[in-house]
Amino acid sequence: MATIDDVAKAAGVSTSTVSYVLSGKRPISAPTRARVERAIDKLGYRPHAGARALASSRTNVIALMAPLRVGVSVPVIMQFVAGVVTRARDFDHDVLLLTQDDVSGLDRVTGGSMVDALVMMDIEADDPRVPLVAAAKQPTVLIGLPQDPEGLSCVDLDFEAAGRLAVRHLAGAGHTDVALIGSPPEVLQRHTSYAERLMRGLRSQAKLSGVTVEVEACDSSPSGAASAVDTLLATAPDTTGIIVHNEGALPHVLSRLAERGIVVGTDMSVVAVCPTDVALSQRIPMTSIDLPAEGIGKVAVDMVMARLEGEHPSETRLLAPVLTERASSVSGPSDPLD
Amino acid sequence: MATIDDVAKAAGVSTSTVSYVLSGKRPISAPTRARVERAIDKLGYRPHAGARALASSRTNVIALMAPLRVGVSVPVIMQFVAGVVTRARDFDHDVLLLTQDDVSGLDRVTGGSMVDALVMMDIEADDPRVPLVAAAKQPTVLIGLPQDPEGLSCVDLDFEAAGRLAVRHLAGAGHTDVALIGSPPEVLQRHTSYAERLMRGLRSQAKLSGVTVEVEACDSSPSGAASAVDTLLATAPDTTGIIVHNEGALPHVLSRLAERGIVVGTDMSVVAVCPTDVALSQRIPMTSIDLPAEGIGKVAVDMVMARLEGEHPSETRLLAPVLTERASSVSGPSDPLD
DNA sequence: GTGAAAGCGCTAACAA
DNA sequence: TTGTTAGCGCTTTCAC
Repeated sequence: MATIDDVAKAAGVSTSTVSYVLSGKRPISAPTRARVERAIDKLGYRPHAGARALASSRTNVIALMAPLRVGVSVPVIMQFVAGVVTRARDFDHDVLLLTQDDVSGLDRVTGGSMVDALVMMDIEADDPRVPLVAAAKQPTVLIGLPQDPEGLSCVDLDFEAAGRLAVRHLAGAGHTDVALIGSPPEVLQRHTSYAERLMRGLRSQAKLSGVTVEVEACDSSPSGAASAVDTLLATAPDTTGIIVHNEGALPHVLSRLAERGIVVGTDMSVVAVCPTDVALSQRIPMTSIDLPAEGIGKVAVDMVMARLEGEHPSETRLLAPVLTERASSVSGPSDPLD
Repeated sequence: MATIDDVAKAAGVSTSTVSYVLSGKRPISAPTRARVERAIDKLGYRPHAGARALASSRTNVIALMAPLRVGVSVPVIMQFVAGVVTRARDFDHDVLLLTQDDVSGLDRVTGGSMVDALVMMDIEADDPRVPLVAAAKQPTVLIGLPQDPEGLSCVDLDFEAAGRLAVRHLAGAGHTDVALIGSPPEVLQRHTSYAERLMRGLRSQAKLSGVTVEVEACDSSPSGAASAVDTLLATAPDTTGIIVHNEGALPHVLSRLAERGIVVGTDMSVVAVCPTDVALSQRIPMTSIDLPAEGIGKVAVDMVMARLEGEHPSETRLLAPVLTERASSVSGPSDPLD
């Protein structure tokens, strides 16, 4: 491998000039720049990442701590990941992938200066990783919202507002008995931030709108979804509006309703909280509140990069939910979206 | 951040002693080791990854080039990824995630010495990435099988044998007209290695077993699956055995068959090629040839690490397919698995 | 607009 | 069993 000195020699300039041509941190005359660039091409020179990191304290790598966990929808995770990786490249950064079960990895990558910044997904209310990264020297953005962010930046869909919006939509359509078919029990037991926030919004709006709301946890399997539906209709037989916040279970919930002869969009209004592509690939187009997973991933990178550059203070960004009506819900007289 | 010199000073030893305590590359007396370790703990010392990489030409990072592509099943990809990440940690390595659309990334990470080795997924017959990594100094393992591996190691399920096995199973059960519902058109157009190999095995065994085999590409959407089923039954109405090699489409294929009043396991035998958990989460337990995605990911890491350590020559490992009979296929008189 | 040179924090000869 | 020290390849002051 050619080194920067080889390039300097070949171009007849000093090492620092080559370095500055590469970084653009000081003006270089056109002819010099041309000679250096020619030499770089000719030698196929690539700066050594480790050397660069050592000298500059910058790695051009960000860590992404992503869950590979039971109960979360893998395709949705991947949308977040895709957003993060893509946007990171826009900032000339690569992505080091950490998995949830590897909490010691946080120490390793931060303490060892392997990365310039971190993005963490699947945040729990009382997440043990938060104090760890809060103490690190690298800026971190959480996708999700812990009880106490300890000064870290956060970004997520405003699930509380989404819960309210969903109930408002159903109540506006005349439903008085609504229900949530929510995350798997494991997710709830972990006090995963989004699940709890959605429920909070749901309940507060239900009170305001004067509707009842029944909550069912729901495994993502066909049988789990079936039994959630069955239990729900046994416990609260008057339910006419369902909010489904479980991408994996959604198709099975719809199947079970169909099996029971319940026509979605007529007998039962269903609102899904999920990425739009998921909402559209069901047996009938779903009224849904979009979970813009890829977009959130991108915003997370934007935020972390902003903190890396200037002295941006940390902030929390909750994206406003957008509900799109489709075939799965009936629009009532006083629908607030009209 | 404390440096190795700080530790040495605190422990009253030389830098190299600390280094050797860390690496274990030379014997250290118990008391010395204890003093060094105490100092490390007290100072919260973490070796600087960049400095280490510069001095040792080892990064303890491997690159994983994973597809985020249309037509491939995201959950299955993630199983590969999980296998790679998990096993990499066993070798004290982290994983840098590259996406397919980022071919220049190969140059960047290899030329810049950002990684010790690479694992590449979703290999096409004539994959442009292969010559690139073949020229790199880092060892690479391909998950999949290009036309010409150019000296690189490969690992995958033996899809050709899987094709043969599936046909043998169906022919043995007395079926004379079988069909493949395969990958999406995009995957075929890319000449993705696994799709082509499965078809090759299918066709050769069909000839041997004296059965006909119809092939349908199949989009993973509900409507794509429905039309694949419809087209198939229009073109080859005598079909009584179907092999499905498309995780995303599988549930929709089964739904369509059900809609048409065709009872899987009785009127129609269906063999799936997919991970076992996918086979088991269908409406009926599927006879399947397991795609051990996570296992393949692990083997890929084992292979790449072997090449990194000793002077292991490169090799190709094709894992023998295993067919497990479940409810979706009838077992015939001369079934070779009896 | 350009160059010289002092580190960045480690590893691994080489020496003792 | 331990210490000394020369780099690894870059960035960035300082000097011109």
